[in-house]
Amino acid sequence: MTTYDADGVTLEKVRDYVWEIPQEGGMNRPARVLASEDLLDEISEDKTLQQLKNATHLPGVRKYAICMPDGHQGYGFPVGGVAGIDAEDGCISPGAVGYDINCGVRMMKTNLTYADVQGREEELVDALFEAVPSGLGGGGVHQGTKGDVDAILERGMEWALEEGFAVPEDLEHCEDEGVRHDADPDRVSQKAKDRGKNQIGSLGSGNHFLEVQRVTDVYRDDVAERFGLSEDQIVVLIHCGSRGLGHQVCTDYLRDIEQAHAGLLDRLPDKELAAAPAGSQLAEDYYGAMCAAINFAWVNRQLIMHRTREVFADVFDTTWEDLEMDLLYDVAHNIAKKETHEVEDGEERELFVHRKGATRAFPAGREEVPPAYRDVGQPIIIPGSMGAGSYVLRGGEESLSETFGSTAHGAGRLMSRTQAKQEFWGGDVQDDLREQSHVYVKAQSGATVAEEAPGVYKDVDEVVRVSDALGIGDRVARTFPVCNIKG
DNA sequence: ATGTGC
Repeated sequence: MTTYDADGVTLEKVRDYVWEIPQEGGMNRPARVLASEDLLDEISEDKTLQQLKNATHLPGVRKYAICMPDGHQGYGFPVGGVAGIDAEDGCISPGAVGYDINCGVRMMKTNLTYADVQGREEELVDALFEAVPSGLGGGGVHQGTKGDVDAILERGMEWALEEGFAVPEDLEHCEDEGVRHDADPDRVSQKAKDRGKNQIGSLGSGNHFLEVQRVTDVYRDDVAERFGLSEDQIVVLIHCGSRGLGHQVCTDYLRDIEQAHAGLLDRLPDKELAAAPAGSQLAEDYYGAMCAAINFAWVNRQLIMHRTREVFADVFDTTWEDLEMDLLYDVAHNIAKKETHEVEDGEERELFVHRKGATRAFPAGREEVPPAYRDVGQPIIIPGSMGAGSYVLRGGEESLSETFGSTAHGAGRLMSRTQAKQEFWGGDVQDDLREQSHVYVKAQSGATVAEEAPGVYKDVDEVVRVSDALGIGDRVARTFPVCNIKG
């Protein structure tokens, strides 16, 4: 048997790109890493594998905890981690969802081609930077009232539709149709609501961005045609989350769960994995609050998209409808959701599927896939770095049996933000991108550009190649940046 | 990720 020895953890090769950490000690199940050997070399450099092992200690974890090819260490649980945990006798863990609840990405199409924007990149990036709020702190597209925040938390993109920030087709092209009906705004603290009130429609900082891109490659003609994608087409990618509101929800419930379920915590190998037992009051409360934060993030991305449509209409002196600026799809990267899956003994169970830095990747036929894509599989959007472009995939046939219907979410960091700032200088990164790749970057902070330099990320091509080879997410098209705004 | 911290 082929094995891979990382520091303190031995993995057994199951087949190409599938590695297993066998069950031992307090593990309730084995763990699996889906990666090439090159990616595994990177994954094994930080605490990812230990965190993945730790996750299998959570009560009710089913089949195996999984690390995606873009995995790296996170708070308690890997970013790029997936755990399907029994919703009846298991638990729910905020650390396995992440601080930025429903951090995610949407792609909007246009009928413009690269030739239409060439020579106008500067004008476009300036107009977008001016119109779309970004950076740390407050200021959003819409200054919300207390009532707005409650309505957003309760109804998600249905609120945006009522307020004229969306058209019905936007909701039809969003995961969960842009609303989690399990949301309970009363379970979100006033502090979280106050933080969110003036951040409705704002990018934030860190790896969040808005990017105008051109489609460079199409790999599956039939699926690309169904998605409305073709070479040289201009598209817009929006990557952001639930800002301070989601962060506060995570903080609030981590503290409460640590205190109320100290007994369970004592049996876990890492305090950061704090979990509420299924059926407990805090499990219900956290789920309701998390779903509300999910709704907030969808509205956030919707309002940024709405503003982007206005900018394009202005710059190109027409209407967004004439530019056919339609939403391809919006996918969540940091969520937990009740879903029914076949587990290890062939039984169908309701699970809290935790996807932290992982994308739902449902294939054709699955009822949660919206009618527009039910017969081809859902679109999956995987952003790469500023220098590497991004991918559109579609849900693969193997995802339901291998990954609870999930795949990767991005390139994955190679180094810390602190290290990145020592290696790169923002202005140089911007100059290099413009001169070598014709990519126009505008940011609130040079430090953010350094932290997000292309060199701090893993090879997104390799991540997507593994997803495609495993059949969990099939490569459809590749894009490359034209201009990018960020915090 | 984040009014970047208990």
